[in-house]
Amino acid sequence: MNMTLKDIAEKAGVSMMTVSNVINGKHNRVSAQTIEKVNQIIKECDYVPNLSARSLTSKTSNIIGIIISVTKQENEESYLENPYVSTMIGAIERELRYNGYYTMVRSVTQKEDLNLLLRNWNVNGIIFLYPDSDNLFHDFLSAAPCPIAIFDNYKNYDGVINVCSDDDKGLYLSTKYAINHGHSNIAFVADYEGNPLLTERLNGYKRALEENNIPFRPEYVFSHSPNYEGGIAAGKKIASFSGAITAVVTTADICAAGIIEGARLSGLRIPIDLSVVGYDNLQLCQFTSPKLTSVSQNVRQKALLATRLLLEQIRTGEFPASPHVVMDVEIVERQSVISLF
Amino acid sequence: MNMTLKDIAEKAGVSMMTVSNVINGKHNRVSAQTIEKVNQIIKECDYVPNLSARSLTSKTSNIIGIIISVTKQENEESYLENPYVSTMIGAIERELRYNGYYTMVRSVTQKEDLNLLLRNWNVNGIIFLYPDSDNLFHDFLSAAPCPIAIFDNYKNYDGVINVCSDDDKGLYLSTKYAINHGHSNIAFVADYEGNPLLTERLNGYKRALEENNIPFRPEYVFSHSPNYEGGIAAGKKIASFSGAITAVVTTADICAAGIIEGARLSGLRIPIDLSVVGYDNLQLCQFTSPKLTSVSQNVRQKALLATRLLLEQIRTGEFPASPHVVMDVEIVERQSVISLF
DNA sequence: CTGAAAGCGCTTACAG
DNA sequence: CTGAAAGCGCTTACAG
Repeated sequence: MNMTLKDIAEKAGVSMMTVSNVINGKHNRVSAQTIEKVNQIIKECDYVPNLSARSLTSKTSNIIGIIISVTKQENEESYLENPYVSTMIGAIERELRYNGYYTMVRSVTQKEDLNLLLRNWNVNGIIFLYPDSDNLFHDFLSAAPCPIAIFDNYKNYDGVINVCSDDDKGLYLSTKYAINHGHSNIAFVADYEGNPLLTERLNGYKRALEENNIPFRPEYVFSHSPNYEGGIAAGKKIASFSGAITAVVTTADICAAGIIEGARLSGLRIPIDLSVVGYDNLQLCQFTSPKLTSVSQNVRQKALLATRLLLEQIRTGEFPASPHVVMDVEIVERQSVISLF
Repeated sequence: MNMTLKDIAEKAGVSMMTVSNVINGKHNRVSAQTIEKVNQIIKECDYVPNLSARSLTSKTSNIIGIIISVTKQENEESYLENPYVSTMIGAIERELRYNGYYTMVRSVTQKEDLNLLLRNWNVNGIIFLYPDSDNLFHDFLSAAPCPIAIFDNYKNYDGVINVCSDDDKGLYLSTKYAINHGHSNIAFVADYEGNPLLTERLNGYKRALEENNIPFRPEYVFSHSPNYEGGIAAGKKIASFSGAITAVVTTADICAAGIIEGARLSGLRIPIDLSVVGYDNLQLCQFTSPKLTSVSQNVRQKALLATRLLLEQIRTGEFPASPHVVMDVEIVERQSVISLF
């Protein structure tokens, strides 16, 4: 059977209090000699504290919840077969573990579930994996019943840590990259309406055009979902412009892969007839042919930063001074853009 | 402040015991009338049980640990940027949640960590995400201190649930597929030595050859790691056989993608000069050109089955009658194999 | 069907 | 620097 504090205290000939103080590093309350003795017995007995008991009495659990919000309409499956998710979870778990926290992962379909989890386990903080969560969890985020971190949110709720990417710059960079390679008839693909993040990216696209005195043409904006199917549809439409469009910028690598496919099905050669730029710099950029030039938003760094801000808030009890961070992005050059010069 | 059992009991004018029985569904011990009254008060007060307290007294937590073993030599990062991981975690978490369990994710580098987690939280069961874990956790698995599920393990530890794929059949299918398209000079790529899983796949390859009276040639086995870099190296070597080899079967899609790259760099046209078959049927199969024909092992189904067996063991307290399951595999046809007829 | 008592393994708050 | 007491919010085991 597992040993308890009491057992250790008896073996060491001290009170439970003293053992507790040793374990919790309150070394100013215990003599060096006692510390050593107690620690030795702990090691000998392979004592492990019962965290449920600790949690019960201290009203804190050192558990952080990673919340994956799943609206029921969505295809839960494709939602998760996603390197973004595992990279995020991996980076967050690692940082939490280094800091003595535990990671509870939970998908949530209703806001009630969230409160329940929170109070069930005295969860110390919550990290939302998907920006979409804010529609479902608007109330929750507005109230912020515990430290919360979220990504890519454009509402900047008070009291909620928010780590974003510079989405405007992302599309600015990819559009500029195409322009610098001699393109001026550049399409943009994404159903940005009602989506602040995609709208921000559209703005970056427009900004790059404007800066280079290229008129913005609404007919070059293709409002398809930034996924594979949307990309295929967009690729076909772009091909139907019979050469007028020479480059296309996107908001997702998978969408870019779809565009390549759709354009090819319509007889275009990539990149000779059409240059394509992705977004996210996923591993798949290496597997397409031509290899996909893409915008990289350092996912691991985003996860790390959000986690650190959250832990800081938990430790200090104070909301971070800079809770809204915008991470830089960069373009990763491969072979999907051809120079027209 | 959160309500407690005691508060609810007072409001309802009953004892804590009765409230507890209502909550835990021991309805044979409470009158229907009392149940209704108590349930209503619980709802009114938005009462949520404190699971730390429950865990402390019942010596069980309803927490299941998903263990991602990370040996220090490995590149922890690439290890996780993997759709396999997120698909597994997603499927497992969902099933656990449906059954009232909580999912704790933890990466582990030393076996001590495991025991600690187990005892710290009274974890009910453990699911190992990676088969590699068995080297690191041999002792742990041999002793099985709690219900454990693992994947693709060839040792079949007593008392450990083990869900595998039919690896022999996987390579048998892909090799046969190539044979049926007129190929007889077929290479196999994987550093199978010392790896039971890959050896099993090699056996499937041999079996298909034998069955079709094609001699097995050791020089057609290329012992490279089944990753992108290994694939590139193998692709180059295969190309150096100047046309003698017309097809290659692999044990990973990423490796197949590398082979395509390496062979192309050496001047081969895919699939005209070299047909390629992948393994895992990842999403990337759609993104390569030609699209990759691959062997599919239903990952989600594997995760689900393992989880269900584990929960069964936890509930009944008895080790499942069929703890070692071998899942079927199938070939998914795309465009990376050309017919020689 | 209902409940009073004891206890799970810790920490908090206090006294010395 | 050390410890005795009380209590966290539940469930177990028992009595009625």
